[in-house]
Parts: sequence; structure tokens; C-alpha cells
Amino acid sequence: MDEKFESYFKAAVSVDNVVFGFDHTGLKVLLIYRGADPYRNCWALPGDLISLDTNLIDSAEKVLQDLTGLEEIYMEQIHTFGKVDRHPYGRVFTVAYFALIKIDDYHLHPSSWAEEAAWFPISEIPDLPFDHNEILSYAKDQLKSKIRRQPIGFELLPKHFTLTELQTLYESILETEFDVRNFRKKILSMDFITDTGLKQTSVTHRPAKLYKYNAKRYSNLINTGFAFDL
Amino acid sequence: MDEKFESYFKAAVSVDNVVFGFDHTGLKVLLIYRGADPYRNCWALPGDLISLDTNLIDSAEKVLQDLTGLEEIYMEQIHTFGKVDRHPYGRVFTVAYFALIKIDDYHLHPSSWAEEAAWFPISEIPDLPFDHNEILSYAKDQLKSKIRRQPIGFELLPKHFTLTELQTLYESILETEFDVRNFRKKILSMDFITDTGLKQTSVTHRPAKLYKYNAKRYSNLINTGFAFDL
DNA sequence: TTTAATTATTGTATTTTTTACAATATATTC
DNA sequence: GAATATATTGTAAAAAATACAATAATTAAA
Repeated sequence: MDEKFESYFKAAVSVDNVVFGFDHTGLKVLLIYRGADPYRNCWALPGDLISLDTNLIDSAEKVLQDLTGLEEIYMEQIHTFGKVDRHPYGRVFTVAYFALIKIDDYHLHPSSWAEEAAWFPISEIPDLPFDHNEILSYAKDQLKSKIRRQPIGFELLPKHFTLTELQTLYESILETEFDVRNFRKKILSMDFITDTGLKQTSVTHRPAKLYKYNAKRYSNLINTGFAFDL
Repeated sequence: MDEKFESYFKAAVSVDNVVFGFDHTGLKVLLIYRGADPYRNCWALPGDLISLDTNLIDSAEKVLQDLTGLEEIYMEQIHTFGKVDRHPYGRVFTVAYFALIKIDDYHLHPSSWAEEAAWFPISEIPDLPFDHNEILSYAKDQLKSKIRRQPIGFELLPKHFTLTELQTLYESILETEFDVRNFRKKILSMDFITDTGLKQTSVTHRPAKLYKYNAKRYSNLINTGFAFDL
């Protein structure tokens, strides 16, 4: 390599994950309490610098896996942020991902770089270090536009869910309301959720039917020009 | 800074642009003939390593500006590629952008790092160095899905264009055909192209009306929940 | 000047999708 | 069994998408 290239090889790259979860109180984001400098003792997005011997996507997955213990998580790269002064230690580009997880299924494992991890309601996010508020805002927009066109909402719900839960999920993320009858008609006509035959238990009123998502049916459909649109 | 961070600051980041153009023969991509190592004397995507003192977006714009002499180009970040061994000189992440330009308006300026620049039909792209074929394929998919939902096709056409040109553009990119009557009805009902009152000249048949895109009308509409969908 | 050739422009009927709207059903608790 | 709470379902009207072909305007040739 020509030595004129040397000056370029002085940057670092990190990944930052915007992890969304959902429960009956609404949409949540997972933040960690930083245990190391810079910005020690601040709430921030979970992320890490990338080792030179690790592929980008593997780094992003590892951060999430360390944090949640999960293997199969829905993840998607959303944007790369690269302002000159976004990191106090030098030139650090960061590649942002969003991830969707089933909030009930997992106990969080704070990892080496995080003293604590917690879910924050999407409307109560504190000031975050770096450009993390900007990243989060970007991720929210992406989630909103993505969920309208692909059946990814199911990644946020338990395996079995009620139609009311599904509707509440869509209403929270899209910040709108749907007519109960029209929503059900549309979702059911798309034909990739299935009645499990089961019903809710331990509710103090008429129990709702439990449905499950049929990912296979969707992957069959996309090749037919089918478009999910809500 | 703690010295344990030093090992991370040895990466480089580049930008690579997928520049689309359109003429009556179809969709084109702009490639440059590399005049410098690595991969000297190969056709490749126009791109460059990022100086540590330049913002990410500024780097991407500069590459395009050097190449085309243009100031206002439609650009959008699409994805970041970061496999460990994608660059022979070391760890180089690359941030890919796609850009849309009006092919007729500009004469290309080969720049310091490019001996030559040329338009290649989208279906006749040669083998490219690095992971540039993968990047290009990604960009094509993005363009396809983006153009269906946002009126960005106009960035590829001259200021004044005919409805037939517009339809051909959409048909090339989406690889489909539309009924002439239905296409016109839909486009015109969306109400952001305007009849200029002008007509084609120097054609050997009935001249078509010339239209122009009204960007302001679109930006007014998006706040009303209006959705462009073709 | 008429005719041929070429592309531009336009309308309507049918089907499908979206929208608006409220009554009935099923469970628990008191 | 009455009260309470949520789940479930249908229909009519409006809007949008689709399928389909005849007429108009220009140039070139005869």
C-alpha cells in the first residue's frame, strides 16, 4: 500500500442498536446505563466499537446478543452517522440498526460495558450522549414507515396474541387509530395470521381468541407481487 | 482517552455512489475507470476514502460534485458495507449512496482519481472490483422500492418532459408495464405535475405536451397524509 | 393536396377496495 | 341473574383500480 493512504486509516466504527419492545403500556426502547467512559453514568443506546477483525453485521448482532442473550432477533441496518465531532475520542462513524424483540420473553443481561439496562417508553426518552437522540428519532421514523409495508409487527408480540393486541401495536407505532371491524377484516384477509384455537386465560371478561403469525405464508406471497399495506 | 481504545482507530471509511441516469434507451449507471491502485484500470463505482476532517455527507457530495460539476443532486444514503476483507489495503467500511441526475444536462468531468467516466446500461454492468456489484444490486432494489412511494422519478428527467417519457421511466425502473390511460389518469390526479403549455418540437409525428414537476405541491401534500403510490 | 405513418390523447363500464357505522356475544364478578 | 367488560361480526356507500379501443395531431411521402 502506498503510504499516502495511511492518514485515512485512523477512524473507528461503532454500531448502535435501537431495540424496540412492546407491552400493553406501549412502545419501548432499550437503553443501557454506561459503565465506562466516555459519558460514563449516562443512559445511552447499546452499542460498541467494532474490532478490526469482525464483520459489521456480526458486531451488531453480538451487541444485541450480549445484552439480551437472544440468537434470532429481527434486525435491520438503518443509517450511518458520521459527523466529524460526534465522538470525543476521535473520528468515530456509527452504523445504526433497529431491532424488534418480544419484550416478555427475555430477561436482560447487563454486559461488561453496561451497568444496567432498562426499557423506556418511547415518549419518555431522556437526553442521550453522542448523537443518540438523533439516531433514535431516525429509527422511530424508519420503524413507522417499515411496519406499514411489511408484517414485522409480529416480532414485537408474543407467539400467541389477540387481534386487539395487534391493533394496539399498530396504533401505537403509527400514532393513529383504526376502526375495529375494518382492521380485523383487512388483517384476516391478508391471510398470514392463523387462529390457534386457543383463548386468553385469566382475564375478567370475554376471553379473546389467540392467533399466531405464519411467516411462511408471507414469504410465499411476496413472490407473487403481493404487497402488505396497512 | 484510554489507550485500550487505540486498536479501534485503525479503520478507514469510504463513500461509494451509485449514480443513476435515464435516457430514451433506458436506465443507466455511471461508472469510472480507475486511474489509481488498488484495482487500477478497472471500471468501478465512483467513490473515495473519507478524510478525517470531512463530514460523511459532505464527502459523498464532493465525490459527485467533482465528477459531475453539479451542486444540487438528489442523493440518499442506502447502506453501509463492512465485511472484514472487502478492501485489500486494510479495514475499509464503505457507505453507499444513490444519486439521481438528469443525464442530458451535464458533461462528465473525469477527476483526479478517474481516467474516464461513462454511462452503462443497467443490464450491461461488467464485473466490478471490491463489493461494488453487490452495492449496485442493493441500490437498484432501493431505487425500485423508493420510486414506488415517492415522486423522485422527476430527478431523472429534464425539466420539461412528456407523459410518455414519464411512463417509460417508471416502466424501466419497475420492470413492468402500465396501461396508458390508467397511468395518465393516476399521475394527473396526484396533481403535482403541471402542463407547461409547451409542446415537443422536431418530432416527426403528433407532438406531445410538455409537463413540469411541481415539488412545492408535493411538499405541501405530504403533511396531509397524502401517499404517493404507483 | 391527399394519403400514409406515427405517436398522443381521451372515456366508460366493471370490479375491487376502502370507508363509515353499532348491535350482539361471551366471559367474569358481585 | 344482573352488572360489567371486552370480543366479535355485517352491510351499504364511496372511492380506487382495472380492463379495454377509438379519435386527434403532426410529419413525410405520394
